[in-house]
Amino acid sequence: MASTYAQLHERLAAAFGALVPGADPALRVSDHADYQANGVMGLAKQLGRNPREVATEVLGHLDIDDLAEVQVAGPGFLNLRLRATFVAAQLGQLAEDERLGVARDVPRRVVIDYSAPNVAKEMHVGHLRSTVIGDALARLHRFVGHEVIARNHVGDWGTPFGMLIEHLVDLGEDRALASLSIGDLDGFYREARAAFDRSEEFRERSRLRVVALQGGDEETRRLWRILVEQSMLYFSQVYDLLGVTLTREDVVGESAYNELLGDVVADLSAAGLLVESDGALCAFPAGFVNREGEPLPLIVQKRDEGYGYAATDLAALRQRVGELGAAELLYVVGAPQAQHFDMVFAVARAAGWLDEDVRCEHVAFGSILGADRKMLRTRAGSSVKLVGLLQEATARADAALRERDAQLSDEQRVELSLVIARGAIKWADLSTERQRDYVFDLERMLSFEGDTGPYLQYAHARQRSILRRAEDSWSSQDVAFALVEPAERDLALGLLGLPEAVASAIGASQPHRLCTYLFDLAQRFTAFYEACPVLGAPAPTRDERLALCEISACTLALGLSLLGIEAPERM
RNA sequence: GCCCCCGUAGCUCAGCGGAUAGAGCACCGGCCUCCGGAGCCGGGUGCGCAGGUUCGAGUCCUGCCGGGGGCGCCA
Repeated sequence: MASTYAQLHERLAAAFGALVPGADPALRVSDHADYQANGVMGLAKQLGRNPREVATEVLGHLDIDDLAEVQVAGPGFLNLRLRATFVAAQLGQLAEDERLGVARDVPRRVVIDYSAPNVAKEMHVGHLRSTVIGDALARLHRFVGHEVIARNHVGDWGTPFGMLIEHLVDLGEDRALASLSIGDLDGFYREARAAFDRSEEFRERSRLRVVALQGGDEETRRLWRILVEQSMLYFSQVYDLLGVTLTREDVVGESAYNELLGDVVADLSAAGLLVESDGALCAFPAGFVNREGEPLPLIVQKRDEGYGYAATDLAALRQRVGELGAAELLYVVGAPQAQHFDMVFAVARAAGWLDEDVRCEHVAFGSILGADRKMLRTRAGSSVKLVGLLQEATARADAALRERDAQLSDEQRVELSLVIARGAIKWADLSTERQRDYVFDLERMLSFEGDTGPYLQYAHARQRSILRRAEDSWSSQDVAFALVEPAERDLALGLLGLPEAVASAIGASQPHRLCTYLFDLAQRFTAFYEACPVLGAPAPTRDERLALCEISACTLALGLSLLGIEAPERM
């Protein structure tokens, strides 16, 4: 089905186009009507004519009577009030449509780089936003028909592995495995670090081990794989707990690009982009300067001939476009990396790996702050572990459920509390404009009131509860939507808005736009619920209202699922 | 020093160049014998400051102020 917005836009665009081909009607949801078209004023300016006059002329070309009533207002706004028949028809189609009006896009291959934890380290809040935002974007793109290639750019390479492997050797494989498998990765890392700081001999072994690892020594590789595999098991557990779609197949760590790094250097060198500077091979993309105002390098190959993360990122980008054929590249990485990605993209363009046809975007996000408005840390100053955060949230959700006495078995409650906890954490993360920092406040995000995950989940559960009570006495077939009450109409218009919310979230890589929509919808439902009795209403009205409940519940559930949040039937 | 991001109501945040800038939380007063109180209604001199572009600026541009971050061999 064509969305309400799309149909209105099509008619308006035709009328505007009759005056100036391609003119944008600038159609928006309106406070003064249902929708408004703002394009007249711009057009009048362009034509050097009076806006009201232009509005009249546009109206002359506008064939929209079957959809909406149009009025010119103010300096030249076109206010549209939708016909009841049109709203009813659209709603009828929604009721039959599993996609709730969201059309499939022309399929694109989209590579989304997100999460990126480090081997032999526990996941902490620093990984939360990348994981949650990336997962939401992946779900959104998949839903509209794109081929998403998720890439978990795990930190599985580099100098720390010398010390980690030597520590593994010192512990003995059995003990090391035992230590790693209980998930105490940080403990393992700390011990390795301590040995490194304490012993000159250990440092020397570590250094040699790095050389062996990079040189492809079989035994060293085997030991390295133990670390990697144990970490992978741990990551999978965390993703399960979080309800994130990432799998083992999505992991393409830094080490995977080793064999490609030589080609990267060769390519850049052939393009004349590499300059030796202080012994390192550097690219100097135009427009970047350092403290002293000198050109800022992107170090491709270090003085010691090793490669840094710039080389890996370049190799990954080159491969994603060249071999994977990506039409779109999204990097869900924190805002502090902005300059790094600007430089990588600039070099990739200069090298001819990236052209205008490929959309390439650093989907940057702000930091998570504590109550003191500084980067969230534990009292001891260490990073807050993701698993601990989830446990704390789950415990609070469990306590809230006990208090609400929703007649749940212990088993149901335990399961639900995790669903609520991750919904709360994800919603808090996704519902603000992602570039901003946000303050992490478990109490607020777990509240059943306000702009929270639990509120949305609860709204859905209540809708399902109403529908359950009517189960045997109602069918969603052939419902006539009269929409007599204003609250019914407001809700209906809200329900018709999902396609634009989804499109907007995808277009701007801003999941929060979908959140804003869903919260608004839930509030419209509350107003409707307050004003319009459902189960007690006389027959035709009852069916209509039940249908509104049904579509509302489906919309909330679908919208939440696109954000990676479950919508339980009861809570 | 240069660059990037942020600055909207007491607090947390929406706001796609358009009309009178909205919501949630908190606070005060009223209401609801109803489908699981996700209650409902009323109560507010808020876009950091100063210029500019525009028919129209919270939104775009410039400068300043405040906060955060980045700036050569960690990733």
